Amino acid sequence: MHAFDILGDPVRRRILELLADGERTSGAITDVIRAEFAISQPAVSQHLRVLRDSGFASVRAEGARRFYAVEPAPLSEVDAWLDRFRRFWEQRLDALGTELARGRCARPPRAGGEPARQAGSGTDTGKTDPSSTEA
Amino acid sequence: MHAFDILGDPVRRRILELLADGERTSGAITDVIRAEFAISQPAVSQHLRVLRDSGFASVRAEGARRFYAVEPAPLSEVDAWLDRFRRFWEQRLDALGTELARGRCARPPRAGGEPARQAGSGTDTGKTDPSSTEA
DNA sequence: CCAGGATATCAGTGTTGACTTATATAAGTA
DNA sequence: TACTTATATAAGTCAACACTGATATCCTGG
Repeated sequence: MHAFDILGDPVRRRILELLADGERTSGAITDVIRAEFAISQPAVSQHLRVLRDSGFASVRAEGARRFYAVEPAPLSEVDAWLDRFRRFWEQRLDALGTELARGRCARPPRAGGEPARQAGSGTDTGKTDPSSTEA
Repeated sequence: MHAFDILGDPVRRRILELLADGERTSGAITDVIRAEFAISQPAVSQHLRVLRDSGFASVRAEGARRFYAVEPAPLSEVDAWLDRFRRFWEQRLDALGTELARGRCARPPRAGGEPARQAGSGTDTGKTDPSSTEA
């Protein structure tokens, strides 16, 4: 299963959001998810398994509890894939766009860059619809 | 369909990779995809439709040809979602990690931050497996 | 106008994955 | 040891989605 497939599920995204604030037990995660998505405990456990198997989360056993934590490597890979598109919205940074307020910063021009061709019909709409973190 | 679901499909990811180099006609995209994935023309067209409908790509008609181009907004949103995890691999930047060579840069600490709790069992493996861009 | 190329849509099919209930395993507790 | 809590696994069901073949639409050139 590809990294983007893992992140395609809203429950798994929410679990990772929870883990972003620090490690949590399976039970604590299950409580939150069950309240927000109304699914069963096994369903949550299966999502945790997927996150484990795909390397997005790691587990630490302490007695009967399992503490889950974010594992950054796959997320970093996703971020790396986005690199090739970043110029599409970061080029506006030169004009002091709002991205700077969101905490991004301009990249130094890469030394041995690719051909890069033309910049593709720059349909610069500037639309930034923040309809995320559903449910 | 959520942005991550759109990116979950390898064909759609590949199409976006092609568009990252500049706009392309439906036919040109279809040729490459058919060669790499062995799927039919309607299949490619349906993927293009999904990319259109979800805002990842825009179309420009020129005679009978349709020129597709990357539309950055949804990709930027995906990138924004990753923000909350970025510290997990960027904190190593202070130690001059390899990320810097990849063109990233450290963020200035955000002003009104969240609780942030503990940093979650920092299992800092340093593993950076670059097994991406399959097929 | 008609043939042919470029692209999209339609209807149907198969596979995958997320869910359910039931149950297993392991660890605390009395 | 027996009971309960914490978590995982198993087996089966159902819906979503990606594909195919057929066909429609729109352009262009003879």
